[in-house]
Amino acid sequence: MLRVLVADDQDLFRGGFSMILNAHDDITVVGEAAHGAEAVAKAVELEPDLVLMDIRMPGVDGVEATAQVCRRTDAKVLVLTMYDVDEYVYDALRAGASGFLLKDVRRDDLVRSVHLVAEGESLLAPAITRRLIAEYVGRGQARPRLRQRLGELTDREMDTLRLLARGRSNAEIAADLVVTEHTVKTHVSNLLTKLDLRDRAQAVVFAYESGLVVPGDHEP
Amino acid sequence: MLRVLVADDQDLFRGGFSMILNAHDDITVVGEAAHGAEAVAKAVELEPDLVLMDIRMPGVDGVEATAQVCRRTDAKVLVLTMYDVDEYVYDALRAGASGFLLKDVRRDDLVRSVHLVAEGESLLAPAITRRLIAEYVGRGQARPRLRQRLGELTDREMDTLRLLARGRSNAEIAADLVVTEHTVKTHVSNLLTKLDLRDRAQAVVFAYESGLVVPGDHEP
DNA sequence: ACGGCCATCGGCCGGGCGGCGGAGGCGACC
DNA sequence: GGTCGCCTCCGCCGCCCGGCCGATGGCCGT
Repeated sequence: MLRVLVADDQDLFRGGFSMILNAHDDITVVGEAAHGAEAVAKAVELEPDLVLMDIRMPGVDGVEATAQVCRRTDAKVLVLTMYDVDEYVYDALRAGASGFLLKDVRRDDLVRSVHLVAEGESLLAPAITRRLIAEYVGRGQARPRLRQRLGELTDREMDTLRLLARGRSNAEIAADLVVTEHTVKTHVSNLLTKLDLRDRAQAVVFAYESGLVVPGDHEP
Repeated sequence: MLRVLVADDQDLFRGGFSMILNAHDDITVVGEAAHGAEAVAKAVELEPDLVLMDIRMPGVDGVEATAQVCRRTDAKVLVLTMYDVDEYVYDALRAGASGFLLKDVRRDDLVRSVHLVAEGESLLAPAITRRLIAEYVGRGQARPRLRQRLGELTDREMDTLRLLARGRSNAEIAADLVVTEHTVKTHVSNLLTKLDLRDRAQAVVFAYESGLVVPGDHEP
């Protein structure tokens, strides 16, 4: 028997979801919550298999509540939202949500989704999947064109760009490369010209967009 | 009427999918292909709205065929596979596939998926979604600490940082925000202090590392 | 041997950038 | 009503940055 907790600040939705789910023999709605804090508290208390979580709630919002639930219980979290896509989606996924559905989901889809998520699968509304895929493959599209331009740079200019892309000053780069600051300035100037950039800030942007440096490989 | 091309090297599947799809009034299977090369040729010739593509085929495989179809036609590609998850999935997505389903998909799911993909949505089998999310979330580990510091910024400082992170100069930012360049300099100065950064180049680095901006959402 | 590319250095200079002090208006909160 | 934070704007100043002209030596290919 699947034990489910429903968290939504709107009574209408809360009741609707509960009824839909309770109509199935293998699902039991063990509790309801009207805001994030209550959702976390009841999740800890009732230990449901799954929490159906609205993303927009007063006080502690769905994202924070999702993070709390994932950290403090074994429950899966299936997030619901009215609006098709906003940044909360990605925050919720990072917080540990296993699924993301729009509230216009069909009843049988909702039920099937609950089963799937409870079994450990993940699932996203199609519109959200599209975004996620776009972002995922996006990393391999604009790159080649930019990466190609990187080929025009000499070895030393590449070294300079790599350090520049980590926020180092000319003096620091000079120290790292064991050359004069003037030499660094020459390299910087040349690479800016070759890549058709205006200043070092744009060079940093280029470094990230081209994939030369990747968010995360930035050690202190 | 949705025009569909079915590409699968196994006659049994090809016929089965065609029958299932043809059973619906608004779907027509306009052709079948037994291998990648034939799939591409028929896609170009028949101009279907959607190609149902098996990933494993002799000769030109589904990934290469997907890339060709996406480049040479306007057809969407919905990829099918027997095995739950392998690296082909990601290659297919990069090649331009709009969806990815396992062959154990239920009939009504298949039909609904065909409709969704034809309408421009994307969709993945739950098991694949889980992997994709896991990979996506994996990139966001060191982030929370940095993202937290973003909270210290005021709205205006955030606006400034976003523009700054795209390589804009103070004057350009001022024009975008409709304020004086001096005001922009104030915001820049304040956000540098709050985030403990030295110059705008480091601010760009911070913007990428914190996830405020993501490589790829950078339109020309 | 010659020209070309690269890396390294020098000097000069204009301008964008960033820090500092100050100030007025505005809404929120106590 | 007072205080505080935010946004907005002003002036000044030091400095890093980036462009420009030039020079040296080393390594390549023809």
